[in-house]
Amino acid sequence: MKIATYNVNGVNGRLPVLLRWLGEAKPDIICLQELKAPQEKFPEAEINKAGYNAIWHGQKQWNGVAILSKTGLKAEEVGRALPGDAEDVQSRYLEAMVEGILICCLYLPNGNPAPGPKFDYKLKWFQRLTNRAKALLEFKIPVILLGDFNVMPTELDVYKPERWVKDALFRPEVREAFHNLVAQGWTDAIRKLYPNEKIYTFWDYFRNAYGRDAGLRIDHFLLSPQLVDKLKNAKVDRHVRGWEKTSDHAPVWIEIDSK
DNA sequence: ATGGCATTTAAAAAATGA
Repeated sequence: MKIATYNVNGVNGRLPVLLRWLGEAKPDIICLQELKAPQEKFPEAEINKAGYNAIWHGQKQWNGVAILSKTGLKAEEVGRALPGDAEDVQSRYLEAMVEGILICCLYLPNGNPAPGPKFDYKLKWFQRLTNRAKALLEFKIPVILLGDFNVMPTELDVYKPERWVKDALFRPEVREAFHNLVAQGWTDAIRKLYPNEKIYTFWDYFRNAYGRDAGLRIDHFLLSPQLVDKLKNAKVDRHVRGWEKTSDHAPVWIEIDSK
């Protein structure tokens, strides 16, 4: 079972890139973030034609998340709101049970500028995610928290750590929040397989960041204990970042032994 | 240090991203 996450940065603007990558990578399950499309503008017909069913939670102009699964797989939505704040209207979280695995697709707030209200919102959102994650672990079922966490967990995950220490993606509070979440009993799948390698999932559009490999690792897979021994492979499809009209993120995937 | 680019909505320019 190949499971991917991809911040597309506009699902309609990137549709050719998304379809091309789906055809090439053929993942079974894909979490998308930053649809930048209202609910009714999601390109469901094209996605279906490519061989996938979709559950999505759109929002006008910003945010938006989706879970795609290959036609024929059993997929059921579990929820589309992160508990803990009834006032929160941003579409950043979606849960679906797919073939016995609880897939939690998330788009954690960016948080810049920090400090400020956006950074406060990020930390609050992170705490709500942490609360939800704790409840999910108690079910003792296979769960994956995956998506754009907007956090570089360690210095190994940033091309120039000293440049980023005051940024909302790398401030100590945010790294600590990520660490606290993982410490509940989650496994960072990429780091489990590649503990010491420089691996990035995002490159800025500016200053030829991709060409210089000035990247960040901010898209993550956190596995519940039931899945850790089934993790077989993981990879960033970084060549996709070099395509025309591409997202600033690259797709990332893992393989889970489904038996 | 700053600004660099790309998306959206909506019809020019602003907000957002990381």
